[in-house]
Amino acid sequence: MLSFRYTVLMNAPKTARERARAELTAEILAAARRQLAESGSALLSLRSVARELGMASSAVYRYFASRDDLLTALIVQAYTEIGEAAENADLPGAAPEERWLAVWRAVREWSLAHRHEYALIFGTPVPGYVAPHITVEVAGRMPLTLARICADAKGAGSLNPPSGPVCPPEAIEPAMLQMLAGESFEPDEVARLILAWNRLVGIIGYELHGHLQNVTADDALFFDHTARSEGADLGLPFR
Amino acid sequence: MLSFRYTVLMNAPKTARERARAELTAEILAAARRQLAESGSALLSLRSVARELGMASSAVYRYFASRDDLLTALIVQAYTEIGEAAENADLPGAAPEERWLAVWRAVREWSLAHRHEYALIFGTPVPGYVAPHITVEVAGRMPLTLARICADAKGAGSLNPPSGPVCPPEAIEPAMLQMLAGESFEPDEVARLILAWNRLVGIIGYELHGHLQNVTADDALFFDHTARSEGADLGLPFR
DNA sequence: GTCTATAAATCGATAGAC
DNA sequence: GTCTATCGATTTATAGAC
Repeated sequence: MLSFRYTVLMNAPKTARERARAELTAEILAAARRQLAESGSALLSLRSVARELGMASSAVYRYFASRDDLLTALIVQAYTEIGEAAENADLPGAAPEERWLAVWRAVREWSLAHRHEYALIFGTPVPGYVAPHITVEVAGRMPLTLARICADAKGAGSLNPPSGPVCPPEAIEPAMLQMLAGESFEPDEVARLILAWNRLVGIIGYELHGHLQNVTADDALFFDHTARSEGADLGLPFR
Repeated sequence: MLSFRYTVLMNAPKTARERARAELTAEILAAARRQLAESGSALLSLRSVARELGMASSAVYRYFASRDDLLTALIVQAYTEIGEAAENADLPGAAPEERWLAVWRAVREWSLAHRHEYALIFGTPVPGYVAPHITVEVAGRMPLTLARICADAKGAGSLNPPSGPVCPPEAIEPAMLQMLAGESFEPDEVARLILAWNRLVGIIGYELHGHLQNVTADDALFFDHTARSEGADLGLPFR
């Protein structure tokens, strides 16, 4: 399913030719990434990337067959980075509330430092671009990090969702329940997880897009409160 | 602060000349709106609007000084429509839970039917475009509709937020507290309101952007649950 | 595999005739 | 107030020499 471009980034190239190709591919991707970070996906073009690297625009087509392919690589990279940011911030062994807050903060900080990358994966879809299926696996790393924290808390008996409306089980995709089956979550707990993911992404989007201006006075403080509040809704022992 | 274009849409034109101008302005705006609804803001251009109307591109500049001005008019229109959708769906006199759910559903339905308009006001900002201050007033209509429901519930003594982390008052902008001062909300209640607005926008964004695919099985059902759950978090008597 | 050159479009904005 | 014409720039993508 993965095309050659991606395998070239993941497996060690053998011949000198392959090594050179891998290096240039990485260089193109890095330049594209710089331009994305600076101006956003709408202003990203193969030509401007070629210009920055001092090569002819046509040469880039040997490495990325189209602008969409370049975008896909950037999307995979963004998902990977936010997933790694979440995983690296986690503190296995610490109290679930600490882990929860640490991961939320890490995701926010990555997003604030990479607003265009955030927009690429969570914002309005790039017009004309359709995401290939490659992205689904890597897109799950960040959410799964949060799910793991809840699973650990549940295993320790410290996950106690507050009372409130219970999500009807038919609303959740069976495949989703299956994916989290190892943690033996109830459907309602999965629904709360989904809402927590959505909250994390959504509150950051609000902040990035200026919808909190003249609304909140201290964005970081409000974010921390949001994280705690959402954690409490899931049943984590925030007080 | 309002420029001529907007006043021309709001006040009744007097001379025949003014009437003709108002009609053509409305026609241009309608064509722009059609193109926005079809292809999104990224592919919206003054030239294509002019093409659709069969006029020279330069003629359009007599009505909208720049592409940004046209975008601003569309943004004001979108905020107005979603605000009206919310207000019209409200059922003053009915139980707060019914009103709450009705308004949430109306906002979702408007958004699903107008995804590019939703993206224009809640999605990734259009690159290079900076929103003028005209938009703040009209942007408040939808949120205020929800606030009003809570205020009425509070007045009737049926607003009882569940226990959980309390938002530190310093996190909220004083101007925001001031704006809702008439309802005598506590800072923590204002924080819950902000999160409810964010949830409504965010869960719709998730649905629109495909982040619920393979996650939820029945989007409408999950949305209703979300509305109830968020209403309960605010203290509305959802069971 | 990189280059030049080019095709075939798009766009915002302006000048100036009428 | 609408038109033609134009400036000056952008883009994706391809053809073909080397």
